[in-house]
This record gives sequence, C-alpha cells and structure tokens, in this order.
Amino acid sequence: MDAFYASVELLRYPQLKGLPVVIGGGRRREDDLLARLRQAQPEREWDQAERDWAQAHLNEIPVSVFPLLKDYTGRGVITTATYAARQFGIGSAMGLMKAAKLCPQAILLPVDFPEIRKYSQQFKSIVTEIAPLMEDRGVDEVYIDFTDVPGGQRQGGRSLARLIQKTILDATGLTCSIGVAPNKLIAKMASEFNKPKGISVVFEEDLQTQIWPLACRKINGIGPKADAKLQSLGVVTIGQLAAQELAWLIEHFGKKTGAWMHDAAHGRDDRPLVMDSEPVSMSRETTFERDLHAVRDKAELGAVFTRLCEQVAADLQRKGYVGKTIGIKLRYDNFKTATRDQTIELPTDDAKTIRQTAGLCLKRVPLERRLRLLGVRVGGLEKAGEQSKIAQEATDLGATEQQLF
DNA sequence: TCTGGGGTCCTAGGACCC
DNA sequence: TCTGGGGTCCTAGGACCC
Repeated sequence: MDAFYASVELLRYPQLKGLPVVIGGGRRREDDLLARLRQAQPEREWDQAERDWAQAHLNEIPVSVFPLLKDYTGRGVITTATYAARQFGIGSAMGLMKAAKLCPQAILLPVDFPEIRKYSQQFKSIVTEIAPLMEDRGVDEVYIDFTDVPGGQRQGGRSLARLIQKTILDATGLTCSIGVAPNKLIAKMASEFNKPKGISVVFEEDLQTQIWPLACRKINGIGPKADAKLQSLGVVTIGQLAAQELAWLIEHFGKKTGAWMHDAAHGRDDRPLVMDSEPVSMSRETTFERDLHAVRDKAELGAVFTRLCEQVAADLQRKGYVGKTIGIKLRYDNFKTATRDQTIELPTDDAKTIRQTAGLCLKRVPLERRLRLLGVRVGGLEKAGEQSKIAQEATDLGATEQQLF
C-alpha cells in the first residue's frame, strides 16, 4: 500500500503570523473576542451579525484586540501553539497557567469547535474527491491510500500531494503537511519532516537515513511511558531500537508490544486503511473551576451530573446509537482517577436510565476526597435500529411468559 | 501554576458456562 | 479432598492519540 498522511493546520488570522500564539483554554468566556472587538471599535454597528462580520473580516481584527495568555485564569490546556510560541518552551497539553509564566505576552485564541468542525469537513471532502480511500484520524488528520488514484505514482506521489495541498489552500486558506510512504507508520512520521506546509516522500530504502536517527518517541504508539522505559534501557533512537533483539524487547515489554516495537523500528506496518469504523463509546466529562466535595457541594455536583447524562443521551440520540454499559469517571484533587461501570439488560439512549445507572456507580466509589472532574460514559454501543428489534423480542418473550403462567 | 475533552485499545482478574 | 481446560462477559485501570 502507498499511504499518505495529511494533517491541516487550523490557525487562521494571518495578522498573527510570526507571533507567539496559543490555542486552547476550554473555559474561556463565550464571546470574549467579540466583546473586545466591540470595545476597540465602538463606532461600528455590532448588534446583529457581528459574528458574521468577524468571521468574514478575520484579518481586519487588530492584533491589540486579542487576549493575552497572562490574563488567563482557569484550568485549560494548550491545544496547539505557533512555532514562535514554542520557542518559549510551550507545547501541546501544557497547562495554560504554566504556559503564561513562560510566555505571558503570547496571544491566547479560544478553541472554536463549530469552526473547526466546518473546516475539518471541508478538508476531508476535498481529500475524498481527489482520493476516495481515506481513513479519518480526527479533526485535522487523515490517511489516504493513493495506490489506485490516477497519477498517484507520478514523482513518487509528490505531484498528487501538491494537488491536494493546493486545493485545500484555495478552498479554505489552510496549510497542510503531507507525508508519503509505503505504509501508514512511515507516512505519519514523514508528514512531520516539513511542517507546516511541506511534502515529504520517504521510500523503503530511506529507512536508515531518514527514520533511524529519530527519537523512539516519534513512533506513533510510543508515548511518554514507553519512551522513558526505553531510555532507561539505553535505547534512544529508532535505529537503536531496531538494533535490539526481538527476544530482548519481548522480555521487557511483553509479547505483543515487544513484537510490535521490533516491526515498527524496521519500518514494517501492514495495517490497512480503516474506512468504516463504528463508535465503541460516547462520553461527556467536565473539569470544575474549583474542586468540589460530594457532601458540601452536593447540589452543584448533582446538577452537573444530571447535565452530563442528558448530554450523553442527546449525543447518542443524535447519532443513532444505544449502549448498555453505563459508567462514571471521577478525578480527585490529587489527580488520581477512578472509574466504575455497570452493564444493564437493554441498551439505552435515555437520559433518566443513564442517570439512574450512573447514580448506582457513584455509590461504589470513594467520595472522601474533593473532585476536580466528573464524567459519564456509555459503552457497548450498537445502532439504535437494532435495539427496537431486541426490545421487541423482550416484549414477545414477556408475552409468552404471561401466557404460560 | 499543576495537568481539557473525546476517544481507542490492552491487560488482568473473576464470574460463569460447558 | 483436590483438580481440568476453554470461551465469553464484565469490570478497573492505564497507555496512548488527536
């Protein structure tokens, strides 16, 4: 298989190019930027369609209007940051309060999910029009199998990658990084060679020169824990990983992970594209502004709990799924996490049923410590259509029993 | 100054059935 | 009194990804 890995950069606002910008903060006030705009330009008519105006005139918003990282208070983390911001040691998933210490003058942009979704859909529909075999890897990333795309083999895939890039740029103004390689594993790594808008083609014979010098952490699937363990064993680069015996890796990481690491280090990956995946679970969770106590903040906690159940139920109904494993997730003030779940007889998408079952789960978990997070999850999903069948069977069975007794 | 929200997959023990 | 396997489902926690 010939694979592409493409990811788009979802930063607009051309006037912020070259400046340290951080995107994140789950809890910013709704219309903060618009409120600031209104303040900065009081002569403008703001009442209606102000959002539309801001949308259409993004590049006219003066830099001075944007909020600064140093004014942030809350528990949000960084979703992404510009390269200028990264110079200060700022990176993804870092707490915003911590980032503010490192670079207080950075501009803080809110995460605008409806906008992101819109651009994400555009990005993906452009890709599928050009190359229909696409695996969805989240809002800003996809894998593409271009083996059978006409012209896909020209210049090792580079000309097709250019076409995709240009079409995305023309339609959305977004830049896009693309890696081209014999499989998904290498394509993903290649896509990072030339950010933010490069194209990298890596052939099988380039493994030793292009991939082996990289840190093990660059392998998709080796996270902080595995990386630390590898380092403690003296393995830092992918080349060093490739030099280890299979048996040695299995000894330290187990049969499955060890064998996988061995393959990955040698650039071997036979995973096909996954184009039709069904969701396994749906969940909603929230981190509180301040830690809450089960007894002292009972009312507040109860209200949040109910709301989360209603949100999950609404998500299930909107997407047409039902599930039978209801679960809760707590995070204590010491950041330790606990989960409890319970499987019910009939899959559901009903808020009351979810709330009731989740309530039972809550009774089985320690509640002495204060809580910083509460979440509700529904797993064991199936399409809602199937459920009526099962419910019908249950009803039939009930009817039969009634007749018998 | 602590660390979001939405997911997937894996492991491991225990229940339960054949 | 002690001792089988295999298979599936459920539950809790944790690593990892975007």
